Amino acid sequence: MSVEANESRGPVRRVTAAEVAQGAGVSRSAVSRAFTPGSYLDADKRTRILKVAEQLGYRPNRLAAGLQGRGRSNLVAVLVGQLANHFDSDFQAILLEGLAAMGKWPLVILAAPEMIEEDILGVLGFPLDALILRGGSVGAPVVDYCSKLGIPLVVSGRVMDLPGVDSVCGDNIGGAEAAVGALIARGRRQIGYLGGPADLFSDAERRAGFHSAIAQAGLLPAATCSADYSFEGGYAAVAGLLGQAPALDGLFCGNDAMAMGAMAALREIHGRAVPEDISVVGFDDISIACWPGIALSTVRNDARATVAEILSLLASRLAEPQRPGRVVRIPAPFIARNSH
Amino acid sequence: MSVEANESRGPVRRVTAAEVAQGAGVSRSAVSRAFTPGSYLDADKRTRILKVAEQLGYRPNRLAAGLQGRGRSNLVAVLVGQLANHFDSDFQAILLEGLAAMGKWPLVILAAPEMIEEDILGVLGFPLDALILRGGSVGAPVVDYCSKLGIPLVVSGRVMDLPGVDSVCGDNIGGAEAAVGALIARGRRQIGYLGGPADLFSDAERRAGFHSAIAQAGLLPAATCSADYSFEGGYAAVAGLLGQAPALDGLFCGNDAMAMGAMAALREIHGRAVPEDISVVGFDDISIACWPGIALSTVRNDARATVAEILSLLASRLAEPQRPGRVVRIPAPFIARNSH
DNA sequence: GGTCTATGTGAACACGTGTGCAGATTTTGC
DNA sequence: GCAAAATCTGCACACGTGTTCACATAGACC
Repeated sequence: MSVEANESRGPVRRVTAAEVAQGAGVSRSAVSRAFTPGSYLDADKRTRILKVAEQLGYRPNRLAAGLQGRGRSNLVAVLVGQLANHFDSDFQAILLEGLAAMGKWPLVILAAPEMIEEDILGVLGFPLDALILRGGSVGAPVVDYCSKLGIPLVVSGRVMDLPGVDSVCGDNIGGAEAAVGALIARGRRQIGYLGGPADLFSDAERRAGFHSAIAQAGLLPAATCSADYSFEGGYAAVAGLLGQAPALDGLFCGNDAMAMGAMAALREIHGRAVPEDISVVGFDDISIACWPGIALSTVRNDARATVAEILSLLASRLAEPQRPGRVVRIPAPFIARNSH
Repeated sequence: MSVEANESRGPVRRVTAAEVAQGAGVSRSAVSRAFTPGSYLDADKRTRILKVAEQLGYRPNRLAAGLQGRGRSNLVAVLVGQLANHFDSDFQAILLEGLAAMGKWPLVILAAPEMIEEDILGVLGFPLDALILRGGSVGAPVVDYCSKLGIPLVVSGRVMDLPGVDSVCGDNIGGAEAAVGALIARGRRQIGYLGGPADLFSDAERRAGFHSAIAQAGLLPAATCSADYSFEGGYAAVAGLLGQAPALDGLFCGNDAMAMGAMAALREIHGRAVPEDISVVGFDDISIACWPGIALSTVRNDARATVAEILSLLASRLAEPQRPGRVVRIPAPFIARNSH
């Protein structure tokens, strides 16, 4: 039987509960009960069943079990952006850990730029416990289908103010204001903003926070530009910023990688000492930021707190599907190190 | 009906094919056919069905479909290590992309240190197309169950020479030899090795390559020690290495993060100029290695080539389940930058 | 016009599970 | 010892799909 199955084409057929039942001389129900905590089953019979199951290599088929009654699949789709973004890879690890602790299985979908909507909709064929949106961008059809399919949608890193959609987002504005405040407290007056891609939610809020803090202090922005949130983007952008404001003495960057690139360019190409001649501040507090030699002053985008909120919102949504959507903001404190 | 379902407790019930059939005035078979490419179905009827399906928010349930006949779930479990390891997060992105291109859905399991075997076995309840082992460690029960369940097992980053198991691994020995060769070609004669955790496969092979190249050149190892493959570990290990060999002039590190930590410590604490006083070489060629200001000489652990082999082996295994296990080695060339 | 091929159709089946239910047995409490 | 409660058991059902099969219809060819 087993030998025969292994020689066939297509998926190898798994051992079924019926085969275990035959081997142990019990009913198939008894096999099911042996794998269902809290079921009534004679202890000796249970031992016999588990032994045969292990010999035959039987495990209940989660697909079949998930189909039945009011069970949950426990599958959670997570749409992530480019993991080359260091904040996102740190974030994902914490999220995966949290989901595992909840007994959820994460289906991770990488939102590549060329990915079309139909590819994303494809995952909705699984009866997901939730869709967590961390990266990429989704349009109305995905939101609509989630609603119709009863799949909870939790958004991270931006706010999607729609009925039944939950969002968790760092306080970008407050964090940016704190960062610029620290530059001003250092006596910096020619302060620039090196931003991320202009179409991103995070950039819009961090840029707004920059402008608000500058205005609050009665200053004008010395220089602004956009790059792609990468080290290389930050490195290359410094020339343009210095062209706009040769006397630039403070730079707030929309994320840490760009801040590191900018620091490198300032030191290596433009002969500026950081922080003596010019202060540089980043955003996110990625794991590299605290490395000696980098010691970047930055704003903490608290991945742990964000994940905790996501999971809390998810649990709450599963318990109460009709609950109104919530928006949770995570404080984004300034972290002082040596770059400013 | 839909309103009623949305008010119930537990999972919200999805729209079924039967409901679409009723709404479109056709049989349930017709609905199934509308979603099965190549099936015979009248075009007008098909249009009507797809319209009703979209209105009701119907998508075929992948769990139910996967249960049926010889279909595949297309689920692939990927066991990953700590993503704080930058090579691993780069690698994962490439792997996810490749799996998506194959039409596979990745179930990503983070192999946390405290994870017990039963947690890993849990994922085998899904009728997986494959289990890809990238991180963590698994014992005999997982390998045994994969075999019995007919789940293909592909290992990456180490060699698991077992029947039916495929492995893809960089040429750690050859890469280490090339790195040490480059140090020797630079005239370095007091050469040390800063290794990773001693129980890891990668460390054992890189260490062996170090010793073999040193012996080949008629030298003795000047200093060796082990750290935890992190920047901080490398940073802290330098004192011990210099204690063993105060005249150390070349250092081969088991991975890039440790090499970066070592460089920082050499420059900041020990007053050594890199590469003028001492050459430092890493392993893996993570994305940060080429950043200006770091410019690390290293050995390329080719994630793209590795993923390509993994996917190729997987496709081959699915086509031919009884094929003998294969071991594929990926060349690991030396990448010369400015640290040596 | 008759035969063969292609297209179309719905009923019934199978996939592998957990559960409800009726009946049987054992245990507990008075 | 009796009644009630707890435990145990297998049968049959439902879950939501894709496929097979027998039958029906339309089109092409001689």
